[in-house]
Formats: sequence, structure tokens, C-alpha cells
Amino acid sequence: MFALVDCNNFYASCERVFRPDLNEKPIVVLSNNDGCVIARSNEAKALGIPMGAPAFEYEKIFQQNNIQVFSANFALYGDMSQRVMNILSEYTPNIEMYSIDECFLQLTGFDAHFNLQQYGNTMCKKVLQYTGIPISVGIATTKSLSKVANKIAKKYTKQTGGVYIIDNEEKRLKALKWLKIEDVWGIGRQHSKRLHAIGITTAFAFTQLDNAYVQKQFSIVELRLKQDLQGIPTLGLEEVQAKKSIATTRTFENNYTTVEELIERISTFAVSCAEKLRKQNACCNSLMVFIHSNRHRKDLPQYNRSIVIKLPFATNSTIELAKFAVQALKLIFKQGYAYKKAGVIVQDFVTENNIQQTLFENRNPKHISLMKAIDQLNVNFGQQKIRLASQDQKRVWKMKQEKLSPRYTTNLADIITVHT
DNA sequence: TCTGGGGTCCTAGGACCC
DNA sequence: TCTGGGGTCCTAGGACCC
Repeated sequence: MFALVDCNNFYASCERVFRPDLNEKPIVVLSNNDGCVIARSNEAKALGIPMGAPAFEYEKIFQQNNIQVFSANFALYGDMSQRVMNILSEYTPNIEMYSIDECFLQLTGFDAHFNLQQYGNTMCKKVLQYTGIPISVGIATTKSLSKVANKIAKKYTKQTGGVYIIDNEEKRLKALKWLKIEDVWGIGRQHSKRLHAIGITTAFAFTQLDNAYVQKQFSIVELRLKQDLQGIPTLGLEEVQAKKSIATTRTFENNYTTVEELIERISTFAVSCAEKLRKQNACCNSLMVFIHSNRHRKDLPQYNRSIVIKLPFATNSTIELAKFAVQALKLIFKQGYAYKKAGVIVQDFVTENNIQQTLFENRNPKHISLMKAIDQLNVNFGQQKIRLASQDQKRVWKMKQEKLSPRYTTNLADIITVHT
């Protein structure tokens, strides 16, 4: 059996743990730059705030309904996630952390009399008691069916107590007939549109399609999903593996029009990628830079371009990566556009001690110890203390975060005070 | 005025090999 | 007149997830 454990309205719940006065009150969490809604409490959902709602359009509605608004506090959410996962890891060593707020547990070795319902219930109780985060648990014979079970558990919390189990054919069919095709895990916007066009509106109807047809019209991914939904275990638990790409991308608060402004941003993004690379002891062999104009401004000329450059040697040096990223930027920059978003993505990794030397040009060996020193200084004296000259020296943080909550669990100065 | 960020996987097609 | 077969690797683009 697989269990899918999912935290309810995770970001909103994290904020609420430290603000119990907000229990049963509507909460939304905004994306970077306080741009759009990325999490909603049940109360906010009931008020009709959609996922992705632009904050500026909904400002009035937030006020009218007394909705508490938060800027995204990823330091807090990441730490709370760790705490939840640690507790769930005690239940089985076979655990896959699928995202910041959900994980799959593979449950083996339980006999037919084992009470899964009770098992799920204690899980919910323990996580709630230890962390303050409410969770839902879906249990079934395959991964995708446990996702379905979880949806039911969450939707009908009152009846299910937050735990639902699909353990026989009758329940499986009932669940799949209930589930709309667009709500199936792995079926996104494009696929559900195409499926609707041929009259497929439920998960059940999807499982009735011909295997060859599904593979031909879609891909092997959708075929695997179909079989998994039929109750044939096709998707297994996945090992956590090293990342294959690392990105730092941002939407800007304002438009940038000059290459100098973009050089500063791109350098900073490359620096951030280099730091993340060093954390996972990897070097990259290629790098992508992209720049976008504001796609929402239909009245302005649009320009979107990206470029991938192969590096002459694998590196994770801040200095070298920033240099290459700026070179790449200069190849695609065009005068006359208002740029609103840009990013750097590094890929093609090799582990640090496994670098293929090249004949003519290699990474500067001095950079290895230099980067160690920089990383250590930034750890000891705060992030971004040591910067490249090409980065902005005046402002450390340009992101709009007007409603940021304290880092209650990761910053000593932010620990909550208990009034006695 | 104001609209997020970070990932993974698969496929088709082209370039290349013998 | 008539011009093969089998394979690998790489990349761009498109789909998906949270």
C-alpha cells in the first residue's frame, strides 16, 4: 500500500501556527514581490479567491473580507516542512518527499487485519500535535490512487476525519467515477482539453481507453498513469537524487531597459546559482540565460529570448559563472524593450571531484579556495556580505515583501514571546 | 502602476556513426 | 530507371508537478 500525506493549505497553515488568533479566519499567502496568491486557507477559498489571483486586483476584496495577507516566508515553510517530514519518517523508512508539503509512504509488511484507518488517524494527530500543521492522508494500492484517496480525504474532512482508504475494487471505481479528469494527478490543462474533446470527462473514462491509443496520442507517461489508476502498481517510490538543474529567476519590481541594469541582475542570479551548486558539491557544464519583456503589457513590444552556452570547462566559481552569464546575456540583449523578468539556469552537472580536465582551458584552481573563503564569510557574517563588483552594492534585497512574517523557527531574534 | 519560482520527464527531429 | 539499415547522441520544445 501507498499513503500520500499532504499538508492542508500548507503555507497558510504555517502562518497560522504562530498566529492562533487567525484560526478560522481567511488567510492568503503571496508569491515573491507580493505578486499573486499562492496559498489560501479554506476560509479564503470559500470567499472565492482563486489560485494565482493577482494581489493588486484583489486588494479591495482582501480588505472588505478582512483577509489576512502574508508575503511568502520560505525560510519558515522550509523549516516547518522538515519538522513534518521528520515525524512521518518515523512511520517507515520507505518515504519519498514529493514536494515541500507532501510525501509518499510505502507501507509493506502489514497483514490484512492491520487497521490502516487507525494508522492514518494517529499520523494526523501526531503531526498536528507536534507541529500544529493539519494533514490529510490517502491510502491505496498504487501511488496515483493514493493521490485520489487523499483528494477525497481532504474534500470530505468531516466524514473521513482526514483519512481515506481505497482498498477494494468497489471503492476504486466509485472514486474514479467521482474524480474529474482535470483533477487527476498528471493530467494538466492541455491533456484535459484534448480528453474532453473526445468525451473523456472522468478519471474512470480515462482508464477505459485503449493502451496503445493513450501512448500514441499522449506519451508513455500517461500510459503509466492509466495503468496505475487501474490498480496495477506502475509508479514506484522514487529516490531523492541530486538536482539536474538549478535556477535563479526573478520578476522585477520595475522594468529594466538598459543592458547595464540587466548585467547587474544576471550577475547576481549567477552568483546565487554558483552558491547552490557548491552546496551540492557540483559543477556545471552549461548555463542558460533568459530575458522576458512584460507579457501582460500587450500594448508594448514583446521580446523573449533564451540562450544556452556550453562552458569551456565545468565550474562552480561565482566569478567564472557570472562572467559567462553576462557574455550570454550580451548575445541576446536587444535595445528598445522593457524587461520585466530574467533568470539564470545552470545544468549538465558533474560532481566536484570528478571533473574532466580539458587540454587548453580549465577552471582557475585558485577559485576553489577563494569560493570556500567567500562561502565561509557569508555564513559567519550574513548573506551577501562578500559580493562581486558587478553586483549592486547598495541594495541587498529588491523584492517587495510588505507583509512578511517573522522567521519564528530559524532566527533567534524572531522566536515568539509568550506572555505570562 | 501592480500578474511567482523552481523543478522533472518525454518526444521528435536532426546530425552523426559504421 | 533503380541508391540500405541500424544505431546513438543531442537539442528544443512542450507537457507536467508543487
